[in-house]
Amino acid sequence: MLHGLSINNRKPEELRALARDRRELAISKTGRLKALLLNEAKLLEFHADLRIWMVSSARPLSESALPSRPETGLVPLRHSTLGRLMSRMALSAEDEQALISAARARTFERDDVVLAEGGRCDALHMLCGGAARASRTLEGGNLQIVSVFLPGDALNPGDVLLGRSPTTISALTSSLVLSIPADELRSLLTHRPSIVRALWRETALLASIQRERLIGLGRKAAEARLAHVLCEFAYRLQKDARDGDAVELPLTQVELADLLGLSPVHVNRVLQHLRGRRLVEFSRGRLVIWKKNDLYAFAEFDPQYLQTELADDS
Amino acid sequence: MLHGLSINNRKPEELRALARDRRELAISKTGRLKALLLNEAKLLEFHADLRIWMVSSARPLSESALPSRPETGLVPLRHSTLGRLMSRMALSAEDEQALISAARARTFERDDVVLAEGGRCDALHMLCGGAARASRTLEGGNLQIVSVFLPGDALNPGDVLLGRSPTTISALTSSLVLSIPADELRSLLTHRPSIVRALWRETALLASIQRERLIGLGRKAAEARLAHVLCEFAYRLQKDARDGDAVELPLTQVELADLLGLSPVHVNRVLQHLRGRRLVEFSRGRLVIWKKNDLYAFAEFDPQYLQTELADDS
DNA sequence: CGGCCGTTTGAGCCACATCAACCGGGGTGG
DNA sequence: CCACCCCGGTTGATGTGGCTCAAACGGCCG
Repeated sequence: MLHGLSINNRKPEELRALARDRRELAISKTGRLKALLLNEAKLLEFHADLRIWMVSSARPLSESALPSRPETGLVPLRHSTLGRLMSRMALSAEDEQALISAARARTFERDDVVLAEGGRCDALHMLCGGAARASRTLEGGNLQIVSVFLPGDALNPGDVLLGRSPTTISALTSSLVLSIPADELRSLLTHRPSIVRALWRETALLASIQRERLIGLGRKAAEARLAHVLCEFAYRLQKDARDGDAVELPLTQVELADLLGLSPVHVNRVLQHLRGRRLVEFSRGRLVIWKKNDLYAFAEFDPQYLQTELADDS
Repeated sequence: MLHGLSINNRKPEELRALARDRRELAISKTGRLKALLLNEAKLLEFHADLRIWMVSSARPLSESALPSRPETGLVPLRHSTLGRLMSRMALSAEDEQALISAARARTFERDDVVLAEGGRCDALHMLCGGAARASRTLEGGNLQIVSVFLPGDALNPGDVLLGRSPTTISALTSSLVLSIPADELRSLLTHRPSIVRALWRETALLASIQRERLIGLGRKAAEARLAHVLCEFAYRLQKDARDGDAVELPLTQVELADLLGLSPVHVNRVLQHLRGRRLVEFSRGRLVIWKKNDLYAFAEFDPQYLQTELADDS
């Protein structure tokens, strides 16, 4: 796979060619391998897009910098993952460009460590493709997953400010991460207040998610706890999903257990029970919500806390 | 007590007089009532200080504004609670003054609600005296405490940005809260980048604390979980405490239970067990750590995550 | 075909919950 | 000043959700 093949010194065309190879290879394959190849293809294409974007937008800045983000123009990434990342941060075109230009892209394979526990945290990382987790290993060998990151999430918006990484951040699947080294980040932060705001908001959002999980861990039974995270993931992956829609969630039951503070065995049983009640279904990375409303009610899940833009009712 | 007596339209001298009354009254009293009266006296004096500070520093700004915060000069609050709050935020004298001038002070009695769950969150609140908690009540009637706030903490640095209050914030004891309304805050944030930074850092710090608690809830046994929060509180209240020092921690066993996701009965038993091992002692609001190192090790507590200034080793 | 990883199933056990009663101090009301 | 009462803490008995250990299963890949 991508192992060992360097991405950073290749031209966009090469990357696209590699991606095409992956896609062709995928046709003849089946199951997990196929998914893997397609995922890699996506990452490669994304990387190519990124290169093109960085080069093409390096020059014509002052003239294309409309006050609000333009839907047309040189930016070909509006609907790509990078686009989603950026639109969530709600930055001006200028700020976007400054941010992305300072970034270095890197791919990680499953279980690769992006940032080790206890080390100095000298770069801001953002996840563009794949999935990642932040976890802590206790003395007994127990593992607790603290956060699961999906494309568009910042991995350490708070830690980069405090300067230390309190958890290990590692990839759940092949992932693409944009990293901004500390010194470049520093200058971005001093000159671009809206980037500070955006990172502050990311920090607050991450904290919101952790808070909900905390409440679940403290006071909900296993079933509601599990149901809640499934709601959360479904919503984060696809806000407007209808009953019966499926989303890809690259987690095993063991990882769910480490996330929920349960044993894998129990996760399995609870999952079966939820399936039996025809509320949700989750197996080998495929999540289907059958009765969204019932599930939300059962899990006491209110997507409010995941909203990035504030709705302005009452 | 303070119930019903308006604080906001009194002169500093009056407030000081009231505080003196409280202290005198306290002498003849005993136990809890005494503590209560002393606490109120402190709050009143604090309030008086605040008034004086605001008036006296309203004018001579540009001349007294040294680049870094001056140890001398007009500021009489360096060692008061307000001083600690400010020094933690590490703002310049100008920013400090702008922040405090925009604030309105208010006192709350035990169980008074500062900010209700689900409501719009239209002010930034900072705790100057007393203690407070953020909690969520579930449908079953179960309560989970999400955060405990001590003097100097911001109560909702993240929520004020996201615009909604996801938890109920209420006072644990008579407390004094500085509040900055949203519109004043907005203008502070646009004109004073270091205030944004400070609030971002507060958000990150709060998230750190929640993360540690999350790890405990997920994967630690009741005993280590309890030991950990006791370490946390002792450290937050008095970083440099020696073995055997006592600190005041205004929590009941029931509240500890709601914080740790345990039953009150079990908290009691675990507390006894820890006391039996001569590690910690906690009763009626008085916390004593007997063997700091042993306790830290047992709880896997590393104060790193509470550090506000980054140590620059390695 | 064989091995591996993720899932499934079953049996027994333990940490912690629940229920219920009692204690003890200190503040309040008679 | 005494009696009561309320609240926070303490104790015991009993129940159970979720854990552990152990083994089998099934798809996927080599």
